[in-house]
Amino acid sequence: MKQTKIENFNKDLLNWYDLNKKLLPWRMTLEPYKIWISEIMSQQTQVETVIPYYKRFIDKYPTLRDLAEADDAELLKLWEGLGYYSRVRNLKSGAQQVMNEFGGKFPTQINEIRSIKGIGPYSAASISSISFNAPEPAIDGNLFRVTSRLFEISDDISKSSSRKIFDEKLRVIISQDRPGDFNQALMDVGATICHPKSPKCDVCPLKDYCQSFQTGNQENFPVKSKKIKQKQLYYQAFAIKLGDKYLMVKRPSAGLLADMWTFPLVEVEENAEVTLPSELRNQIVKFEEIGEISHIFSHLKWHVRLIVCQLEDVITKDGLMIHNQAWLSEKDLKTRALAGPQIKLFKLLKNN
DNA sequence: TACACGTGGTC
DNA sequence: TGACCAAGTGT
Repeated sequence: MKQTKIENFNKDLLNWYDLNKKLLPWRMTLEPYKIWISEIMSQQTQVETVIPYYKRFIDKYPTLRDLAEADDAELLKLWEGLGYYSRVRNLKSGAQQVMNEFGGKFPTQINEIRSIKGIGPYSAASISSISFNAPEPAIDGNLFRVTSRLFEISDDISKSSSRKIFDEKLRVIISQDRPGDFNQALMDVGATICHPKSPKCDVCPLKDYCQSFQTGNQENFPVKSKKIKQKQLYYQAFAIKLGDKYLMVKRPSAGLLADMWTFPLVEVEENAEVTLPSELRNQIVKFEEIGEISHIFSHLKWHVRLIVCQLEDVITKDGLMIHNQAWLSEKDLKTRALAGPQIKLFKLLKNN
């Protein structure tokens, strides 16, 4: 684009943004700490979902120091239901990193910001542009889509090598005066107008600049190859109650649903006979299968059959203690993060 | 580079 | 119902 066209592009884009921007709680501030939290929460997550989590998070941890000193279990509980739980783990370790390496002051240079755990190229650029006015394109899914349509870029956005192509194109046109608003404006255009399917080109502020609109090829962009099928996994879950407490298991501290609580789970073949956990086999006098839930992850699908067990009358809790297990009442569970499938299992149990 | 990593919404 | 998508990053 010629220089005058670039100026007009920014004028049209930013005028549109000033009139149509989404009012979001993190758009009331430029504090890097708060922008950081909002960016991490927003990764692969719809804005409407994020809003209540963001408010609770800032209420509970108003400063970076509060986050650096946060209790792990409380943090995870606050994140419960948002998904991608390593994000909150990285957030805390990132906060500690800022305390240690940057004297508690959020770094201002993009390469320093990029070095913080959990901050990748997108988030680093977004924070730099919003909080520090750096002309860095923050390329998320929206910008990939909008930019690919603007310039008819056919590089596969699933490949990490394609980012450079988009970055170079955007670097030329990004507003030098309002780079943060430029990024957010393109995101809003992507989210509200330039949809993946049936984009609303008639009301788009960028239609005069959009190559794919002129050729009618909007829906052919972006080019995206990746699609993986979910693997099917089968489990049996055991509801074992003693008084008002359930036997619960804390998952390992790495991997899927790390540190979250579930009923004891046994992975089985599809349609397998009920297989009581070996540690409990002697104490269980009766069991009954009451139903099944399924839960879809990005890369897996769990099929979980729920089996309600009766213990021997004389059993003591101590007799059943195993590593990383605990007897927890409903009240105890209010302070523990529950895995997604576990929420469904409780509902199934209650409805039975 | 390819895959692990959650959840909820849409068509 | 299933496939795809939503403000991606770590390994």
